Amino acid sequence: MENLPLQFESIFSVDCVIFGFDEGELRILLIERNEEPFKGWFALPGNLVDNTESIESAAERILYELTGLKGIFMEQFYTFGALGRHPLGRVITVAYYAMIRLNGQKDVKPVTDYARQAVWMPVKDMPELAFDHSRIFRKSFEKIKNKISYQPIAFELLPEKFTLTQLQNLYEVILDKKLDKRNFRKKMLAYDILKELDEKQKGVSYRAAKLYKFDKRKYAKHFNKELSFSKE
Amino acid sequence: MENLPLQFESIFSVDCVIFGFDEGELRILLIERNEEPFKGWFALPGNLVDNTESIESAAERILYELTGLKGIFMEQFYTFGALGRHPLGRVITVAYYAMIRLNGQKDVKPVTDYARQAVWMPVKDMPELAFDHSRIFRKSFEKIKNKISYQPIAFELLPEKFTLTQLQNLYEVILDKKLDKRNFRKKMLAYDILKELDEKQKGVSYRAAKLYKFDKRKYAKHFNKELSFSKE
DNA sequence: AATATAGGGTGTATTTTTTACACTAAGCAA
DNA sequence: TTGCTTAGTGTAAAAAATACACCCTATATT
Repeated sequence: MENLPLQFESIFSVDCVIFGFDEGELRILLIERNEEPFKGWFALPGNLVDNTESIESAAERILYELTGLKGIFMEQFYTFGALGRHPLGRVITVAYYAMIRLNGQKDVKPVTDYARQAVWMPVKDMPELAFDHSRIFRKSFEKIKNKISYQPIAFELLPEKFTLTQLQNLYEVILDKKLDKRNFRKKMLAYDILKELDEKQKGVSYRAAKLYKFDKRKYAKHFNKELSFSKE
Repeated sequence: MENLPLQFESIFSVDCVIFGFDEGELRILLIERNEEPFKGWFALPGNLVDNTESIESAAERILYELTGLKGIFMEQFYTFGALGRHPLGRVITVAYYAMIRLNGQKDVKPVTDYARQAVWMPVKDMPELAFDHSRIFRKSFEKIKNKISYQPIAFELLPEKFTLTQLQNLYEVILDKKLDKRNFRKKMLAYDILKELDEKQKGVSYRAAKLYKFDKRKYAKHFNKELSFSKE
């Protein structure tokens, strides 16, 4: 790439929107920045991409460095490159999202000191974020909201074994509306991507619900693709 | 952006997939490259983005330079950044698509000599393209195929006044399957986004069909958005 | 004038999908 | 035993999607 006029050299980065679901709340993974600009602000995990790595692997690396999470498959959803989006100049960012299983608590902590801490922030308590990250988050949220209504992708967020009521709660939180119990169950079961287990919920002080598992094989059959997630 | 280690400086570009529809054929706009690498090959109109312009305006500028087309609204659909995709090194490309009206003929010709010519290539005759552009094209095509099945966006491709049969042909070409005439008409009219005109087709040697117009106001009402297209 | 040709235009019955809606059952706790 | 809380279930109605075939009309041809 010798001889290229300077004005064609740009900086680019990835940002990751990682969704989790815990205690009935949808959360996303934020870091608290430890560097200027926006030192002390919350931001999406993101950083510059090295030009010797693919964008996907950069996304994985950066997510790991900032939060300790490894091996998460992320899906690209949009690229942001407005001129004013970064105070230091033109930075283009490729944004990814993922949904991950967050049994009880998945602890997250930065392995570099670029971030002071990483937190699972409830979506409903989201503060204003650094750079244009609030906007990136909103766009990712629209995306999953839209996607979930025609493709059952939300299992990634639940524990491996879950009840239909838990699943419905998750849908209700994402779509931000009440759903009819009977219709919801009918439809989910009709997708034929759940495996009913011989096991019940434990530790509840009322009638225990049946547990289900998401069945990847059936999913692939019906939706004609792998779940997690096709590489570029 | 001073002091930044060199490995974070990247080159990036935009590529445009422009769909047209003419003589019953779906076409896309290609250029014949006049520079190495891939000199003499067909490619999507695309070029490097200057770091003083937004991605959208770069896309507009580049499309104009290579094809003479101006003021086309394009929608971003994916960003490609695999390591091996450009022989000279890492280039990240943000890909856009648009559908445009191609009455009879819209002539296209490069205004720079970076391209030797621009052509409307029938999709069914597509040659292997430069770089990974064949792949980019395939991805764009999946995208519009998918989108058209839940949102009537194809009007952009037709002349201002069109018959329902023309519209149906277009759908059949994009979806690559036959549709039932009565059901198609019923459904299109039920969308309530067409305005029936007091006018008929001319110059045909059989019973002339009624002409329709796409009605942006009604579209916006039903789909709750503008047609052409939201800015980043 | 008569006829041929080619696409224009229309309705109905059937199936499938979506929606609306309310009670009994089971398990635990007091 | 009773009370509480969530689990689990079916049906009727409406809406949407599908399958399917014939007559109409404008022009061209003889």
